[in-house]
Amino acid sequence: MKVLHDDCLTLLPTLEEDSVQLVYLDPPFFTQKEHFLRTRDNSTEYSFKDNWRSLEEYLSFMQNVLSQCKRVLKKSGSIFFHCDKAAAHHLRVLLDSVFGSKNFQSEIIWAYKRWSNTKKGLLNSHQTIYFYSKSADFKFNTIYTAYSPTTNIDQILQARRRNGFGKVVYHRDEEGQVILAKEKKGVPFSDVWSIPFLNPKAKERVGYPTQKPILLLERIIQISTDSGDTVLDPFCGSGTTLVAAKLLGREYIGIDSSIEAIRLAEKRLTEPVKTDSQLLFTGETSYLEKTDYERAILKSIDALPVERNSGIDGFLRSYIEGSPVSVRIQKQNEDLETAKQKLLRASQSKNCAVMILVRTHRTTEWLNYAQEEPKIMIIDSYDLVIEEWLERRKTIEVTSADK
Amino acid sequence: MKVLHDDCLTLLPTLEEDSVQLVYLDPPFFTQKEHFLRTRDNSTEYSFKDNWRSLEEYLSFMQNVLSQCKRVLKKSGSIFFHCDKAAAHHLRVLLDSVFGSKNFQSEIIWAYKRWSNTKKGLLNSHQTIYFYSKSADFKFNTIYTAYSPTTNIDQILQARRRNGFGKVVYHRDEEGQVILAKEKKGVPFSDVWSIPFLNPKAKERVGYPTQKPILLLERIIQISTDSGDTVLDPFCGSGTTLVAAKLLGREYIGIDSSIEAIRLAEKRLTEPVKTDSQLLFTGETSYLEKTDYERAILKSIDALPVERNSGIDGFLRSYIEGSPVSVRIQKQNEDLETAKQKLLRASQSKNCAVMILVRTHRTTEWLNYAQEEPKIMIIDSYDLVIEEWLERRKTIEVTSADK
DNA sequence: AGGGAGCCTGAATCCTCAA
DNA sequence: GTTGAGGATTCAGGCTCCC
Repeated sequence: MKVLHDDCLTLLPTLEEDSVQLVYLDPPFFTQKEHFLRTRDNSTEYSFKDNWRSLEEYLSFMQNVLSQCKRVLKKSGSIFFHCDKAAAHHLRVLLDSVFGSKNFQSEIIWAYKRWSNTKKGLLNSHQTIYFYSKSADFKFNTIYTAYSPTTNIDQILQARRRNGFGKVVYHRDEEGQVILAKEKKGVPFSDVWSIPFLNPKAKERVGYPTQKPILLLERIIQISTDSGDTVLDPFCGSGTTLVAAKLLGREYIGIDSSIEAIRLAEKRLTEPVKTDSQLLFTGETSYLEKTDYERAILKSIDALPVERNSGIDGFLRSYIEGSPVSVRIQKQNEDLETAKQKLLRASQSKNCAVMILVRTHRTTEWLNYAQEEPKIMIIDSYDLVIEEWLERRKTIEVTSADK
Repeated sequence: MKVLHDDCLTLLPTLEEDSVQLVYLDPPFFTQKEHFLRTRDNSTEYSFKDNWRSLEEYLSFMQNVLSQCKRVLKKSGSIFFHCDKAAAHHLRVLLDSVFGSKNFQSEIIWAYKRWSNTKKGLLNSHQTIYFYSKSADFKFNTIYTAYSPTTNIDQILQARRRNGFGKVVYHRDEEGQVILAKEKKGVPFSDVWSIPFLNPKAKERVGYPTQKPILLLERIIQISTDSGDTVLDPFCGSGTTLVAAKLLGREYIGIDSSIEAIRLAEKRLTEPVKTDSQLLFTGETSYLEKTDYERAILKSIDALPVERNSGIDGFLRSYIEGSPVSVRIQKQNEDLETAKQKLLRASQSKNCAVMILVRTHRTTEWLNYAQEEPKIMIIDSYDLVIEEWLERRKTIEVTSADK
């Protein structure tokens, strides 16, 4: 339970051999720049340098760190090495050479959505964590997750076997009764982790650059240690790893070369703050407010769906007359006038020159809104057109039959 | 447009320099087997040196391949290298040395869900594709996706600027009116792609275990080439890349050292109709058959897409008057009469009481087919309705301005 | 030409105001 | 007071532009 201030190459050799269950490393990524960030109240600026004379210098430094990490690790211990695209491949070559390629366990992909930028090409939205063990006999706690909603309950509960043709079928006894499968715990964790990026507005943020979400560290600690085990973070920064370790009842050792970081980590440890991600808590689907039907209509007019707005369902991708075009789909149990008013009100502040209202059923057939309100275009949904055509056809048939 | 049979190191030098826009590499399995055998028996019997030597051989072979790929690539061209995770880091080091690390564009993560196994540790559920360009001036078509559901529309639509204190605020004019941002088309694609593995049924039909999902290749081809460009796959296997290229209107060159693979690829290419409908007629994987636009229209009228029928694009899920309803969407460069004839002919044997023809552009406005042919319902596409509404609006404005 | 300052972007939060 | 809809804010990365 200590937070130590010095270069980790100085301090690591002072730690006892075979004493640590988990090493988590979040070193500089070889971005070749200095990272700054201010606290929300603007009082303090934290920074760290990630400038190196060459890749060789960087790798040689990391090699020394890794050798020390291996020394202090218990035989059943593991190392999780956090890196990004800048040097991930070189670092994995290094890890292979220090820990042995046979001790490679996983390439964990931390995938997240984040605000975009103007990069040509694909938006970067993942970082890599290499998971190596010290030996084949490493500690690992399998965590099970819920089955995906598309898995049906029979698949989970019923035993299966191959029938005469080699096809897998549900197992039943002679009387046709279902045979239950062995107890199942869920789906084991995969190596692709979708964890929200620590949002700029999150209270969990302490103003230290490159801060990682506590949730990410909790997961690493849970799969590789038991309570009472020791966790080491040689580049602890603001101390996220230590906070996670403390919350989970693990011992911890943190090292950082910046005294500001150490002070911040110590402060966080006395009063740890973990905010629950609203998104993670409620799930992304809770933000989705449209039916499949509405989405299909939006897609077929190449409109972008928009959530969190009760008046507007989407926007056309292209502007008309220099301004955006809002789209609303008439809801069930909503008459056209109401739909129109909602669309108008919501679009008011958006400077729309034209609005599109998709009529899905006919409640006020006699009105001709297109004339009345020249900014609103009313389109009949395909369904409505088909329905009315069929009705008209029936009438015609009846009429001709009458003759 | 050729499929060549020989070792790619023999054939690549015969290809013209600066002639190819995209190289997709999915290297052969035999080297992987070697690698897997070593990791599977998990013994330390194999000395590091032995393994290193075979790895070196492999890398030296790949280095030659990559040099040739670079030679045949146009200056604006790109290479997508699909890696086996066991050697991904070594291959990226190689790619760095051949193409230059400054031409590294993305590490694409292909993430998928998979049935769990009993492996200790995390479930592998991703593969890596490295994306390098030949120069800084590479071709790239950005694909835009929907905004996150947590995003509110103000930040998309409103322009922002810095106020006196350097803080970013929404831009407003003197009267406090919102100032619009430039037109936005959505969020650019990220480097983490969730694409399901091939549907097991489809897999069964082709019998090619290493086959990649067609959607994956389609996406790669779309972001890095335009129609008419040439795609090269030096390890083409069953030819999925070539089929995708052909159906997207790209030229293609495929190479494989296995004569069985070449024969299969050639067969798929000469009769893509049959083979691919077999491959793809298993529900959601029908990505190549229809344009997104057509699929969206079919979905919004709740119609099931039909693959590879030159007259019919889909059927309504529900029958009308006891018989199926065929749907056709008027193609670009096709006049309504032609569309109608094709639909009629294709529907003849299907006993349709009603047919739906979606008009997407107006070539023969004066005709009223609904009267003439009571079995065919003609629906104007949303796009067409919008377009004509805007034109009418313009006319009205001009007229009122005249007054 | 090269380096640094500043701009643009949107995810997910916080905050405000109205009902 | 309570709720919640929707407006406002922050951050980092890659770009462009300017000196």
